[in-house]
Amino acid sequence: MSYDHKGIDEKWQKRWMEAGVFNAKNDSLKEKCYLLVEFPYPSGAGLHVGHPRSYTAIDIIARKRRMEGKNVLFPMGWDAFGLPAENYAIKTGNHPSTFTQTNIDTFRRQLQSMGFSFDWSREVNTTDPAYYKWTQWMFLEFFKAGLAYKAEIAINWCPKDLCGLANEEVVAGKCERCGTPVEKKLKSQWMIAITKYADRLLADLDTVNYLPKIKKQQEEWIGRKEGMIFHHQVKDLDIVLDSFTAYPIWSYADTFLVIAPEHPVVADLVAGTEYESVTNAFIEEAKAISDDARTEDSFEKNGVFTGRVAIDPLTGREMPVWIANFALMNFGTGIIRCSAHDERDVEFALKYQIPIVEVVDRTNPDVPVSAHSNTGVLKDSGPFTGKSITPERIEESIVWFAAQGFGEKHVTYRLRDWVFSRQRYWGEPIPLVHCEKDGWVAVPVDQLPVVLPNVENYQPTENGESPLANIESFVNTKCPQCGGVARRETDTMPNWAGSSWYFLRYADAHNDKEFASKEALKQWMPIDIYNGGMEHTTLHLLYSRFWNKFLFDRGYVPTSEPYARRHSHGMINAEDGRKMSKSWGNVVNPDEIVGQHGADTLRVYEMFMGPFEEMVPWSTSGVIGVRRFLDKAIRMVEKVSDTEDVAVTKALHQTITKISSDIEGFGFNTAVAQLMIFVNTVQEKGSITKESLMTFLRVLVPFAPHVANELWEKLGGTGFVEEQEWPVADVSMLKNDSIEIAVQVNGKLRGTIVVAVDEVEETIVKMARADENVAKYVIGEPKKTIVVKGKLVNFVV
RNA sequence: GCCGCGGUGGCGGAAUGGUAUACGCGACGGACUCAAAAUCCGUUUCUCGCAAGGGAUUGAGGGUUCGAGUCCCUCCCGCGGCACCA
Repeated sequence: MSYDHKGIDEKWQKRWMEAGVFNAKNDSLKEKCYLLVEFPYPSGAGLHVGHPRSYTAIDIIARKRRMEGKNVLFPMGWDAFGLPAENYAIKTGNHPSTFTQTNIDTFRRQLQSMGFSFDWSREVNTTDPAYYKWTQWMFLEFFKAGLAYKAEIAINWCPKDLCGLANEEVVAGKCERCGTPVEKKLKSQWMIAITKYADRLLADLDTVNYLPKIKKQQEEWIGRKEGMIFHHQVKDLDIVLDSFTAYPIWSYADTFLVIAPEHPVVADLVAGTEYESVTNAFIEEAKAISDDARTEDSFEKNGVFTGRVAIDPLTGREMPVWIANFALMNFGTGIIRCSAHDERDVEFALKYQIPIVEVVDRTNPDVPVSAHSNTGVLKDSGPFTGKSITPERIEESIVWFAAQGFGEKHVTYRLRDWVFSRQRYWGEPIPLVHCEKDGWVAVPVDQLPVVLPNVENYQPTENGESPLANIESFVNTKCPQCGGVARRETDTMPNWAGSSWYFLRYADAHNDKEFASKEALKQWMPIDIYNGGMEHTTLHLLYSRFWNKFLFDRGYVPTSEPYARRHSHGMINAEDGRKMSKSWGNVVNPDEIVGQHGADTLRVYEMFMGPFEEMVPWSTSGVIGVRRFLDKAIRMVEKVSDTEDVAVTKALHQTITKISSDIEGFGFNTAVAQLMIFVNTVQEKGSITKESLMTFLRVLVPFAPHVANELWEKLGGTGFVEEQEWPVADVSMLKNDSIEIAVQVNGKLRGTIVVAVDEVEETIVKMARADENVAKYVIGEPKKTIVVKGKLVNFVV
């Protein structure tokens, strides 16, 4: 017999909504708990089965917390700016906002059909002018603080479509639409100086509870590296070249300098010399190489001599200055001191017959010692000759070199400043105006939001400007400062803008005076648990931490870190093990599962399918198993009786214990297994008391809220199960009178005995030896007897 | 190349150094049924054995331990991150 999932789902969803049971209270005296899942991009394809995985998990925690007496904020919204809506607009001529609104309605309906306990009264939408007004306001804060600046940055450019491309539109170096190889085109863009926060973003990771792999990825992405800058006077020219090295103690081996082709100093080095034309040709060639090609194994290191030498401050050596394609402009200073102790440098030196010097003797006669090992004893190294390389000595060398005026300690980062301009329509307009007299001027706050105007044509313009550049009525404006002729910025913000602060808006979603009141923020921040995909670890997570830190510095938010704890879920793949994709035809639609089996089946199945953090394949037959479990659970109502087997009572308290701890440890799959064990026990024993069953419903409700409430009502419960207290296990019920003990001989299981729980060791050993099968193996006195209380006896013979 | 995580039945997966394979799927046998579905009961790591019981088994090989899926070493495979990064 199968329960009417459709009727039950709708009934309880309607009642929850009407009662507003999941709405957070800003004026509650209860302890707050702010739980957050990443808000989705409302794509045209509708919800993916991956979405409910993390939503269910955090929903389970939210429901448990409410039952534990917390004032829980668990909100939902839409990260709705983005390329697909714009492309749809280009294709159909419809406005992206109508498409987006349709998608949002679909997503909302889908999420509501799964019974998540979101507080829908705080729904946010990044494309709503009432929302992006504040995104623009925050950008102006960055601008006013001097953290937003203009820089010439290369964009992806399709020479056939005459259009700038987002990174995701570049597939294997080619334009996604027409297959033309993508070029780089320099464009003046707004940048935000996230690198100014690099050290704090790194250091403050120690103050938050993130999964270790998340912390590690952020650390690697920030890529802090300590080292030293050396100054090199170029011979015959009034130019000083600054090189960066992370291995300063090895510097006595350095014999030549290498400069990145894009480095502006190159032109000055070769100007008017016989090397100029060769150098320029080399630079042109190097620029044409895509980043993809650079990282291929077959990439050949080559370079040209500039005809210049620079003086090594350490040794006074004349170091030939080369330009080489392996030097990167955006790491360190763009200039490298090269030596025999770097595999890549040696390869280059041998190719161009540049002399090399070693300062640490080889252990392998064929290969110089690598500087990366940072071990060995130095020779020919000035004051460090004869000394071994240790972390202390490295530090000492930096101090000494600096004291001599050779250079200074320097820290470099992998992290780059944030390119904040997009030449796109469907994003927040950057609220700046360019005045011929005053330069870039902020749009006054009382004129925000700068609303996206309606356009006819969503294509980027032929010179790579945003579609907004074609709208004269938008572009032409007056300078807010001098009233003179001015033009609006036509670039829009990246997707990451609106999502960098949405969690703050939830605290006070309808405020039209501020992005959120200080009191509301103080009440809710920081977020207790934030769950999201690993793919957002380096961009969204880092951007939003930075954004929050900036607002914190400006006094607008109460905590330096927005997320006290960050957790992550694994992806759901298709049954065939591949990624779900339209082109593979292996996509599972969550609506179908809800339609066929009900919301609770989808929820419980997604929790049961495997460890929450790991990638798992979808299994249609696994779904059926969960549905069978829920049918069995509902049928327990027929087994209600005045008495129950003690095994049922015990199982109940074990279940309470296990579910409570599993939810806290994100062990949702084993929690579901325990729910199943309980239901199986009741089935086996044939009866359960009403009281026990109603207690069980309180631990079932986070997982299967519709089924739990339906049963609750059938048993005469009032209100919602969610309004009950979270049960506490009776520890005395967890104890058994007797226990089974394993008996091993030489570590091999030979039998089991059942003994009283408080039986003395001597008797247990005696009983173990008396076991018929054990006796066969234990002849005479055992050499040693190991007794593990309550577990086993092991005889060593 | 460096770093991190993982490899357990036919499948998804459980196991604070202490009875490996919980829970689910699938499969097989049975009950109910005119029949099927649903449901219920039973079996199900492999292997030898009528049975009692034995042997093997957590990617491969070593080690520590009374005892290792779990700890250590070497290697193989998969996933993820970083990477001509000075």
